[in-house]
Amino acid sequence: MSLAHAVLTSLIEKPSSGYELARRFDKSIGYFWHATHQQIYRELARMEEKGWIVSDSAPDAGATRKREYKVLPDGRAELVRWTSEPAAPMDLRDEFTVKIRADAALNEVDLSDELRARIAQHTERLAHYRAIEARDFARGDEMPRAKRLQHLILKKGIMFEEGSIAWAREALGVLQED
Amino acid sequence: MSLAHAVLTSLIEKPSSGYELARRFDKSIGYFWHATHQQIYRELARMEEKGWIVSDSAPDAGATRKREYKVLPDGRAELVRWTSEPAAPMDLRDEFTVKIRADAALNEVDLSDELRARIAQHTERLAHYRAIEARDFARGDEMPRAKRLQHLILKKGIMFEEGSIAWAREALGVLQED
DNA sequence: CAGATTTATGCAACTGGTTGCATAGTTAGA
DNA sequence: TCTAACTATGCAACCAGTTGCATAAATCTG
Repeated sequence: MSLAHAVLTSLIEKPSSGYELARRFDKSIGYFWHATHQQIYRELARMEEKGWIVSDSAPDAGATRKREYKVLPDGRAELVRWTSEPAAPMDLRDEFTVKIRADAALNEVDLSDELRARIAQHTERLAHYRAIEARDFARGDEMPRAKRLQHLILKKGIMFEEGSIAWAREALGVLQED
Repeated sequence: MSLAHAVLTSLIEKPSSGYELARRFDKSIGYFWHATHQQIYRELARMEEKGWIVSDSAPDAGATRKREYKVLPDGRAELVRWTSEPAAPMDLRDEFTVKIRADAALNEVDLSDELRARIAQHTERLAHYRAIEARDFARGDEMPRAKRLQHLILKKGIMFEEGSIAWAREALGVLQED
């Protein structure tokens, strides 16, 4: 499992409340590791119990229950440990691929509309990534290490979307050969 | 959920026992939708209860408990229904990407060994896919629809591995800029 | 032919992920 | 000023996926 470690990473970058974390997961990290607010609150409670993080009423809490979590040395040590240990190979669980195979076995459905919808989806996400790239990583190579690594992550997303679009176009062609 | 539908697809292709299904999931379909034997037996029991499939002592059971499952009309109808309904966008849950981000935040681990290991892994899997392609999809375009769709699935795997290798090489370069 | 491996099925317990709902204060707009 | 939307946290129940174990026949191997 690694939701805990994704949350730790996010908290090291910036101490936050559960709600803020959930929103950040919907944006940046969430493209590569999705999580609902429920999962995040549960994980925060567990990590606090283990002594990896502490919480306190947030500085801007006012009369609300807002809490701010920050990483303790034990949490940082755990993140170093986890990062240094080999990761499981990424499994690509793809429902649509199962559908193509079902289509091959059934021969009575038409997936071309869905393929077109997916091309549109991937194109939109690709444009979004490219916009972030243009805004945050415009300059040549004069970037600190942390920023270069973040750029790498973005490039992974870009390559994935480009690959998905290329494949979907080819698939559309094959479906229309009839 | 779609494990049930992946199993249905596999059973339409060929009526089988749970064990045979589990082995097939370890090979072909399993690259895109992994499942343990436990999940498969449980899913078979559920689907039989719903009337999507029936089982009988397998023809080659002998004195063993081996059962053979086959798809009923209701099961086929359900698979058609599911295939025609839009699929959730593929979420790419990648532990390694989380680690790169952790590295950016921590700045005290070295991921280059793991990157090299992953390049080797992807290269091996790519070679495996290419071997299947050379064996089963060698001829030009004279293939029936079902076979063309299966080739498409294989190509998706090939593109994914190629993309992963290209990205990992670039990442290695970035890590070594220090 | 004894012992190891493979084929074959399944129970039980646990962990991770999802969904629906409840609560409560804050802010923006009709 | 009332109300709708947003910020913020959390419980409870459920479903999916994983792990460890148990069982039992068939087949291979020394």
